[in-house]
Amino acid sequence: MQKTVIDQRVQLFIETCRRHHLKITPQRVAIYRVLIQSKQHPTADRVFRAVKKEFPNISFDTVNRTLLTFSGIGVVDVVETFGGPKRFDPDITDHHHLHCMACGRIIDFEYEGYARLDVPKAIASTFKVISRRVVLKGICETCSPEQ
Amino acid sequence: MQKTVIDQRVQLFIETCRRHHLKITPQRVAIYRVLIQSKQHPTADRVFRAVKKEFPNISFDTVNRTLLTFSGIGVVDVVETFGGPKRFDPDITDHHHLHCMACGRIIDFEYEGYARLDVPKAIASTFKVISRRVVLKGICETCSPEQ
DNA sequence: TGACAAATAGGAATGAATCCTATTTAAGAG
DNA sequence: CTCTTAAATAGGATTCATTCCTATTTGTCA
Repeated sequence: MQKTVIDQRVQLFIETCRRHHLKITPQRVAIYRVLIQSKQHPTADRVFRAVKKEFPNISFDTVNRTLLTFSGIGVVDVVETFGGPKRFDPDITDHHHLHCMACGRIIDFEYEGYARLDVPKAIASTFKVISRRVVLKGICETCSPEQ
Repeated sequence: MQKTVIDQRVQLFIETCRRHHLKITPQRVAIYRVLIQSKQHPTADRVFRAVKKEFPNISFDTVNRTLLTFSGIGVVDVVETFGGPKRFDPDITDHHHLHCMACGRIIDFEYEGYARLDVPKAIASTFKVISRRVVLKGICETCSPEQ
């Protein structure tokens, strides 16, 4: 990711924090920077270990609590998993997920065909939909037997 | 659920176990019976507590291991969650899920409009798709503010 | 009916997430 | 710029979910 692009996103992030009356701490900024540069839907522990390089005595609790705070104000997403630790996604635009059942990798994709997954009327009237996503389970290329 | 329907499903389940060379133990049958009669995508602990009524000294490990064994042979599904304990689904036919972010309830639904979610070509060629599902996040009727 | 591999019970160990509390710090008021 | 205060942090303790370990039991097949 371009350095300027990162700085732009950080700037927007800071504004979002202000709007929600959250203090802009160096830890929060560092955690956010790590997040937007990670491609693998990291766990709290992965983010923790990455941020630790810059803040050697940051605590796991701070990282975890911060990630949950971020998801509360909508700057990151907790993604669907099939057990195991929570995983976070800094891409909050509409997209879909492939889950490799062998290696656990989650692969983002976008697809015109799913562009407007209409919600059945019977549901729309009783359930307030916040987000919609297609989740595909399968085996990724690197885990395929013939590989 | 009709008693005869349950017995039919148990019978099919037993056949599936045999096909996979799994022993038919009373514990496994009891766990399966609890599962197919539960509507709430139970956790291992919920299944454990229900089965305990019939088998007072079954161990949690047996229930949990058995549920994972069942998912391995495809008689139950581990469903997508957003953190927290694994949840199991005895309905292995194609369907979709609503997740209430307030109470954690997972609601099944079927919808003609999603009947054949085609997989983008670019993905179908590199990723072996096992299952596809639409996952809606939102707030259910009982948790809605005006309720 | 007997032999054996598979499965179980129960407790110990690990891993993830949350809680607790003393200390530090960002940010608004003056 | 300084003071005040509520919010945030570090670090350890605790809780909850899951898996591991091992002696014992039990389906299954010959």
